Amino acid sequence: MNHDSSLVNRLTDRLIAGELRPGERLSETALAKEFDVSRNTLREAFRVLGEQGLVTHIPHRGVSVASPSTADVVDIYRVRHHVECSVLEHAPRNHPNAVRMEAAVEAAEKFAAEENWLEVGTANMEFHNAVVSLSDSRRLMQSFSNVLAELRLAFLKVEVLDFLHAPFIGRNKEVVEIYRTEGPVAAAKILGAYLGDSERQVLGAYARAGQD
Amino acid sequence: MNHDSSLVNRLTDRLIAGELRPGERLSETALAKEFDVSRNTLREAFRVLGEQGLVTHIPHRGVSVASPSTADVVDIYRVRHHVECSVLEHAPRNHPNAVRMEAAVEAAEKFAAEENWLEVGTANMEFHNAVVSLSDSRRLMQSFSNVLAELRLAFLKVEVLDFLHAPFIGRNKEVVEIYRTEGPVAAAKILGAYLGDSERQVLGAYARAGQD
DNA sequence: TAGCACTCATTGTTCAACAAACATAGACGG
DNA sequence: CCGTCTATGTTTGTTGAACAATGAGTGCTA
Repeated sequence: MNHDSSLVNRLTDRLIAGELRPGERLSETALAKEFDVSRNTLREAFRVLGEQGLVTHIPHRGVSVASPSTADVVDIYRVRHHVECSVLEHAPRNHPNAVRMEAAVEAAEKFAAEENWLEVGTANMEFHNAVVSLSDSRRLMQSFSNVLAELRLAFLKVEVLDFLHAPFIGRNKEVVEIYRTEGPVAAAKILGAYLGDSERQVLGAYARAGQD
Repeated sequence: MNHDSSLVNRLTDRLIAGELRPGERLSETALAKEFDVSRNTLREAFRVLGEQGLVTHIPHRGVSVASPSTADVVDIYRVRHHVECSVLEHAPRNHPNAVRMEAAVEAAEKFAAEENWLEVGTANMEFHNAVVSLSDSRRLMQSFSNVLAELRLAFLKVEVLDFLHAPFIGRNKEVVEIYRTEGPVAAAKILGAYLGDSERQVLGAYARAGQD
């Protein structure tokens, strides 16, 4: 684990950075050599990533980068609705981590001005992780973070990083503002509608890309 | 993985059956010999179980059966509140899987009559998994199932299987009935109160057992 | 008794090997 | 021409042995 958790992190970074494309086959011997670890150590990391949903493992056929289908996208948005909305709705007013949401919005705006869409995507993920952090639940945050990472693979799959995220920066901002001014319940309502729109947009991109 | 997923299952079975006690150290060589697999294969299984929260891994100190602290119990109940209540509240009326809930209640009643408390616990887990299955979300069900398994370890830790589950069979039944008659929203409310009581009871058991 | 060095056991990791499953290409027959 | 079957090569699944690195326990010393 000394190296192992570091290996998992290195693999995760390359996955969500899009260097390993969704659906791409991950050869054990090739990757082991590339990361300068043994096959056995790499396989341990694969099990972790598989459990997190970032990687798909089929017995005797090896692992490949997860390539979410439309069904997966729908499933992921179901999780988002339940988790994000419930957490936000029941969050106390003035939760300390609200500043995390605001910081994420600012970061997204900054990167958007630079047209650095990959970092905009990262800031967007951070925003929604911040929302879930209002639950003060380590497990909820962990599971949710995995699901969001999987969703990023969905974005990478249909290659629409840029215009897909840009319109939603403002809506993130709106959610925080409503949370501040009108409270959690109103903010949760806004967020629910937001997620619905987001889901439609991703599914639209899938349809255009002709993906399943 | 051919053997591996089977190995994970075998380990999981023994964990939630209480044959491996919470906090118990799991020696690699000993367990490998016991399950007749190599150390490397066992370590792969350990990574999966670690990611599921059933096992705790500390670098250079090996893995041990998860031994949830009171903080963990609180965290787990936070997840339960958010997930179970949100799913039930937004479930459609007459969801097909409602029969799963009813079947779980019947099973629990049957085992309770036999005073088979371990199976009562299993039926109780099945009930709550059934609730979450109303979300039609594979990921939500999977994550939630892991959390419930971890909670079972908490029960095992303080050794109060019997009287802890018995009183709640009736409340499971009540939740289904309200769901049938008054609908999801009313049922979710009942369930929320139920979970609050359940949490208090578990934390009480922890306090009595003098556990952290 | 507190600190310290030493020893021993366990984990972390690698390597080489082999069986088993799979994928591919070419031969064969309809 | 097309589908099926077989042979071959590749990849994964799994093992056992080996060694380094870390941690835990022990007994010594002051």
